[in-house]
Amino acid sequence: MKSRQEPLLRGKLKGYGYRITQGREAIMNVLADAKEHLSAEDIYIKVYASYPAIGLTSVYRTLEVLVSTGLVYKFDFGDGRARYEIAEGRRGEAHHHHLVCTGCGRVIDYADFINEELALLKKTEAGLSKKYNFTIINHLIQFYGFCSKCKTNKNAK
Amino acid sequence: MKSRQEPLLRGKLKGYGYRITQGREAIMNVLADAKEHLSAEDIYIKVYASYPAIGLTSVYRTLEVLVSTGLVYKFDFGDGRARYEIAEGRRGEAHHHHLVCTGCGRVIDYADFINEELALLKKTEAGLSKKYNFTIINHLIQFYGFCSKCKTNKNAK
DNA sequence: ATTGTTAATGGATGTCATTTTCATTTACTC
DNA sequence: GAGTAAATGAAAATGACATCCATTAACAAT
Ligand SMILES: [Mn+2]
Ligand SMILES: [Mn+2]
Ligand SMILES: [Zn+2]
Ligand SMILES: [Zn+2]
Repeated sequence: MKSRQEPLLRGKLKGYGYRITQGREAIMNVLADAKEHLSAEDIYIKVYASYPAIGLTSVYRTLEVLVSTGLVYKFDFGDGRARYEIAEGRRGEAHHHHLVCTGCGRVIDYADFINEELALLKKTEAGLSKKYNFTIINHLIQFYGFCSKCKTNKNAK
Repeated sequence: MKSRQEPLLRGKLKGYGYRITQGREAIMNVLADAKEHLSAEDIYIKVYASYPAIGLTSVYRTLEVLVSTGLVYKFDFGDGRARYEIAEGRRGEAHHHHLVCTGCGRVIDYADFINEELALLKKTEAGLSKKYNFTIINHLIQFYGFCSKCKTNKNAK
């Protein structure tokens, strides 16, 4: 299965002067199809299945390129390794933020209240840009706490 | 100079069943007086000056305790090491969020719009708690972009 | 299609923040 | 003051990620 936004990614990368390599295409496809928040090694393993010439080093380098061009987001959910997620979601999924369980590490995507959040962020960005002469490129919102499972285990203990 | 919130910290730690040790006190004092966002090694160096028996391992362990009890916040600003900040600010400083420059790594504290942000966060938290059965303990908001210096350098280039 | 240029690559190796291990010490209880 | 379990420091291990460098592949110009 070929992912639909591949041409978008290719076009954007070319626009930045980057070459389209087999490894980069494979990585982009894995990210486009991913349902979870993948680590560099996760991506390496998935790409390796269909393109065993891939090297972990190139995965890191490609991810850096994709993040720097804004095609991919990089997150720290506190488990000691970076996690990656395609920016323009598969099948036009909406922008979302995250709930992070500090008990088990589970990460929940949410898009509830996202419009209010984005409206406030926009307003805040405008104010902060002016006051601090700071150009805002993007934002990060995460909530930390305990998921249903960990909440229960806690009470049980 | 002894910091004012020291007794608060001591009381809270004891409440969690932790012992008050010389190292922990020294670390708490450094954090209480800090004006920047310190790394574990930064803290180690500062503590070492007045308490050379301290070990870096204990700094890490104490920070873990302080973070888990909510006395200290742990941040990832993207420079490859964790940064720490006392939760109840020196001299009752207000809760704040961060602007992170991806050019030079500078981190700016801001409290502008914080009330609107916190109001929305509270509302969002209520909705998310119910929908996902998730107990929210705290939140993270950061803006990424270019500070005034890096903006200029970029144009110059 | 062939060639030339240079970005991109993979594997080996290095780095460095953080964790683990373990014998010793210290904070707190009685 | 003695008992005990938590806390500690130093050394060693871990692991994510970066760097190095000789080789390869993408792409543009023939
Ligand atoms: Mn997500
Ligand atoms: Mn701060
Ligand atoms: Zn959980
Ligand atoms: Zn900057």
